[in-house]
Amino acid sequence: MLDNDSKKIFGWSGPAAGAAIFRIIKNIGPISRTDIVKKTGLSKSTVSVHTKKLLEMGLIKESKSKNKSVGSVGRNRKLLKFAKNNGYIIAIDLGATSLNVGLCNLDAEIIDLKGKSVLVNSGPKKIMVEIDNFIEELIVNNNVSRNKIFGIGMGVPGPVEFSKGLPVSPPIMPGWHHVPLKEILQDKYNCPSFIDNDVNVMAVGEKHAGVAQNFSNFIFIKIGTGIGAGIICEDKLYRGSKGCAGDIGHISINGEEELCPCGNRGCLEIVAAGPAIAKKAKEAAKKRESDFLLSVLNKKGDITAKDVGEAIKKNDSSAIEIVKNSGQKIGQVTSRLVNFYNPSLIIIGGGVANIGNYLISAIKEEVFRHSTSLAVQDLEIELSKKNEEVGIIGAAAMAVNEIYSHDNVTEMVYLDSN
Amino acid sequence: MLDNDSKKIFGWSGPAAGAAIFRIIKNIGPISRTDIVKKTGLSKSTVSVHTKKLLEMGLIKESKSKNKSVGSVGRNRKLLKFAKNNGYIIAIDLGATSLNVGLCNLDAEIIDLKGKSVLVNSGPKKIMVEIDNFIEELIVNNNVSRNKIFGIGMGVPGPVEFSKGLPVSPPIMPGWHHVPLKEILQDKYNCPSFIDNDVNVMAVGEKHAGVAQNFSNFIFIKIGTGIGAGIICEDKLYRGSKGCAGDIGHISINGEEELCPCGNRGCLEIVAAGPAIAKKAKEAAKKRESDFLLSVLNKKGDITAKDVGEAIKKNDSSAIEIVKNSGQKIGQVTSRLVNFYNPSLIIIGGGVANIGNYLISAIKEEVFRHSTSLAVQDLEIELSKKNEEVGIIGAAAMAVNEIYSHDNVTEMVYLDSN
DNA sequence: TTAATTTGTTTGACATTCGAACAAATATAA
DNA sequence: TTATATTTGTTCGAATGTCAAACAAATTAA
Repeated sequence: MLDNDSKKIFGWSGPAAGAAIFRIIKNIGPISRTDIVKKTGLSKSTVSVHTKKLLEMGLIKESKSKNKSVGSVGRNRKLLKFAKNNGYIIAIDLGATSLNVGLCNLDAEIIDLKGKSVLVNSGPKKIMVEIDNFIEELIVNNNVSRNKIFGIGMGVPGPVEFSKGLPVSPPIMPGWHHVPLKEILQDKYNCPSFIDNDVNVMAVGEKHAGVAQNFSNFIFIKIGTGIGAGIICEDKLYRGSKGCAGDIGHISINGEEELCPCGNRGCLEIVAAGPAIAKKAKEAAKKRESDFLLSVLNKKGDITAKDVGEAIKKNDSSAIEIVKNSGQKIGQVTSRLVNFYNPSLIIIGGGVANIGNYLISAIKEEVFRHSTSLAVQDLEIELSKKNEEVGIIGAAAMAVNEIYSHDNVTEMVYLDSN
Repeated sequence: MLDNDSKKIFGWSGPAAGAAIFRIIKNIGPISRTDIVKKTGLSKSTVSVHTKKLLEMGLIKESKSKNKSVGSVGRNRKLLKFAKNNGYIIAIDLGATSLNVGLCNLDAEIIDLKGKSVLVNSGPKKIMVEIDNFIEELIVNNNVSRNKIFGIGMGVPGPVEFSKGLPVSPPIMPGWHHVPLKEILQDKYNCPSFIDNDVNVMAVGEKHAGVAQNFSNFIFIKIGTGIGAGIICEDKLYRGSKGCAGDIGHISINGEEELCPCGNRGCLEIVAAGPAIAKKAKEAAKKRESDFLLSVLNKKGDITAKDVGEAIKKNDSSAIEIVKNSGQKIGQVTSRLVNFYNPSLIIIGGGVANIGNYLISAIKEEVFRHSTSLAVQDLEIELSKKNEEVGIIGAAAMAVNEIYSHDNVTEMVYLDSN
């Protein structure tokens, strides 16, 4: 057997034609056998043999819709595609204040979704019960046979030791430190499970089915209660040496002095995230700088970032100023990241992302003004288009990626071959 | 033949046992056949056949020093190692003010080295002649037969379009824009050549033979005339989408207003690199804050960063303050990078790195104070130990890495097999 | 209807890999 | 010293994987 070290260092794991063919079909299918021959350089015979085996194993399907041949004449191609409905993935997106659980197919498409407001700091015991209930509902309502659940993916709002599936001292998740989530889920549902930081998961979701599908190096920035980033490097999630890469919420902002719970002053998160926007709006209301915000404050006794979004829709100048200001600060940090990382795409997501276009405009302006000219050449900055679902999609995609990773696929194909 | 796309996406390139075995021997040799069997999971017979072939081809050698067997009894192992002296690599390290050309073996070890002061902005025509002269000298002096030159690696002080080997609009390299260095060298010396940014090259050098050999994710920071970073991500150089990743010299510093030629204010490079240190030292001298610096100024009419280093050796408090201040600023930027990238190592190199320990202490202090606690857990910050040679080593290592990359090795092994 | 074209399968030859037997080198015990 | 156990490495025949070429199928144009 291959030891893990050699796999990692040398990326080698036995005769791999079958795995390569499967991977092509899964990732860029539907595709004809002829095109696989062209893509791989394998012979027609080899492709024929392996696709036959993959079909028998139920890993791929022959698509009904036939495809015209390359010229005007000739036999039509039969397209092969990944059998994405041959199993299920459970996707869990746990936020600071919300829980979503989805039933997905093997292409991370959402089949059914349950969600509710929860407080993550009410602790793992309570939350895990909620998760179990949702999963049971999804299984029953959709007639899922349990042995067809191939894996579970989960995002949590804090750093995670990915390989072990353990949350690590998450400040907003008291009581969750080193709770063995991976084991708990694996044992309960008898399938592999994968836990990661929610922002990382969202980045994976954008890569799999969002605006980043054709980008190899990009940064997903989540703006919500806090601010964090997910980093995709050469098409793969980059976690960093301790799993906390992308933790940009505590980068300091020029000239800001506000004390952050982390102990430093002027952290991006404390001066620009949702709560900061809400706080400033409240101050503006109190100073009577905005009639709309004042009326909200009087009516509800408090102002949220969402209210500021409503104010912007009404063209409230105070709200616009507050959001612009947040955008500038986030843009300041983003421009530094752009200089350092030279991504081809920045995605803005999270609960505050859609507060109004002033936010992303301010970010763009700041980045394009302050980053190196070469670094911003061809750089795109976009809002997430599946902001609500991308956590679920990403959690499922992460599980799928792991399950069908190089080594596992090779094993699958060749375990069967005897 | 495999098309390039599929190679990149699927990492697949035909029967690879021979290549895998070669790679193991090259990267972690000397190693016995038995250990290769354990590492790869291949059968003894397969390893035997391929090592035999690799020996015949001269790609590997049998080491003379014998290795005891695992238990107390049994036949001794014969160790196999990469035949690193079977060919040569020419390594070129072009700096803003210096040129070094080295003759290296296939393990990027320096056999002979030539260097002189040149000004890169005197243009490619002049410099390329200097390079050619050095190469000729090295070839003649060391009795190198020209067909044994397997490749050329070169670092230049500015961004490079790596795949084409073209410098890109480098501000400090007027006249070098899009000069086809790769082609020129390839055609002249009839071997593959690889051009990259000097900082990237140095990072590769640290990974190959410097302090970073056991680190998978680290940042090399070069402090000299400018400030730049080389990023290693999962053991590989990360170049970014436009090849300008690591361009941290123009990240802005809190509270600094000095105008940078780039158009922005308070850029790290303009307030903390070698020239900034020299400038501040001159001001201090003029203000008569330091006798030593004043005497230097009077003697030479100018002060360089090197002089400041000398002042520090004499415990000059002005010089110490100036260098500490630079360290703080570099540390400020570094701490942001640490939060974002979560590396396990930061290496400080370049001409100014050894100006005195106050520099790295200040950097360390800043990083450990301002970065997230999880991000600095296990983080090491070290000076480069081969500061002078690491550009040459890295240029050679880059060439070697490319020449013996997965695809090329596979080809080599299997071209021979018919 | 036939020929040309394109797609996909089958087949026999060849190359690669494996397990098992064998050979070589070394330490320990008789 | 000799015999035996142990470890390392090679050789050989069988099994497996891959390929090129022949074949079969599906489609268009003449």
